[in-house]
Amino acid sequence: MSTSTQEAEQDWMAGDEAVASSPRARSSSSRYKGVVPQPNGRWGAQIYERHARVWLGTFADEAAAARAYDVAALRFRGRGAAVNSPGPADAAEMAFLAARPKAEVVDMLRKHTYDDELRQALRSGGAGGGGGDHALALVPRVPLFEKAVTPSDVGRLNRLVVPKLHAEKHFPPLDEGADAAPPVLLAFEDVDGGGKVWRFRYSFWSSSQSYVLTRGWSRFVREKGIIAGDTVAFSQAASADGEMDVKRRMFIECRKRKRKDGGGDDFCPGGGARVVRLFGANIAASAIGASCMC
DNA sequence: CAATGTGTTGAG
DNA sequence: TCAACACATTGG
Repeated sequence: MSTSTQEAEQDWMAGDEAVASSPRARSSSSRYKGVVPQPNGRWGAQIYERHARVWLGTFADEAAAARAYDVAALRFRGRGAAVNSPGPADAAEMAFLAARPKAEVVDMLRKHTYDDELRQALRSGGAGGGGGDHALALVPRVPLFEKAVTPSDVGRLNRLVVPKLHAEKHFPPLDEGADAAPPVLLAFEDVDGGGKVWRFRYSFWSSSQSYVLTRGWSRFVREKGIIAGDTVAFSQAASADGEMDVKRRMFIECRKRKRKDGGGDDFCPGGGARVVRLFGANIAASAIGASCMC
């Protein structure tokens, strides 16, 4: 629907009852929640969060603005949020929303690209028809921690140093004492890679007193083209309603830093950072903080 | 200049 | 929390 997008403002223009002179907009108030009239006859959408207004953009169609508000409300306040267009909660859409940062959702609304992105995600994840359809893009997840990879993380050491605090808080406990302790493996699925599974060995190096992801890491680095300065962000799967439990799947994303040029094998629409996502299992329980905008 | 989005206030 | 309203800021 958002395809045709803007430029439908002829409705109110066509009539001769035109606003004409007065800068005062039309019907002062909108019958929709979160919708506010704009001076030019269009409609703005906004939602409040923590005493602050979050602008959701302007729309030619009052109903479109209302829809934008609804989407934001669902993302910010969850399923039970009061919305303009009530109805049975769409699980898929809720998952789609939960899987994205609020800022991203807001951005999509402001750019009027939300519907397109939702459809695309739904399509790639739901309909496919072959084997294990993952719909990874729809898996709700909450952030755990991230790290900007250092030169050594992507160098010959073939390992990623996991910040101690985060490792101990979010990764399964390691038996440092046991000599012949069985290696701990963490399985991850690559969201961008169509659900490909990666496995990393997770261990503690007493020599450097650091937690590390070893076997499998270098391969990942190579195939993903990760370089120093990129950021790997870990997150954990959670149910759409925020409920969290033990042994939930875990994700990892790699935000690539802007490349100078040269190889040029990947493109960054909008000049931003592309994201490589993975998620895995075998993760011990951990409390997860509330999601945040940033 | 027109459109957008923030400052800000007052009501609920 | 929320919307009304003014107006500063953007953007073409």
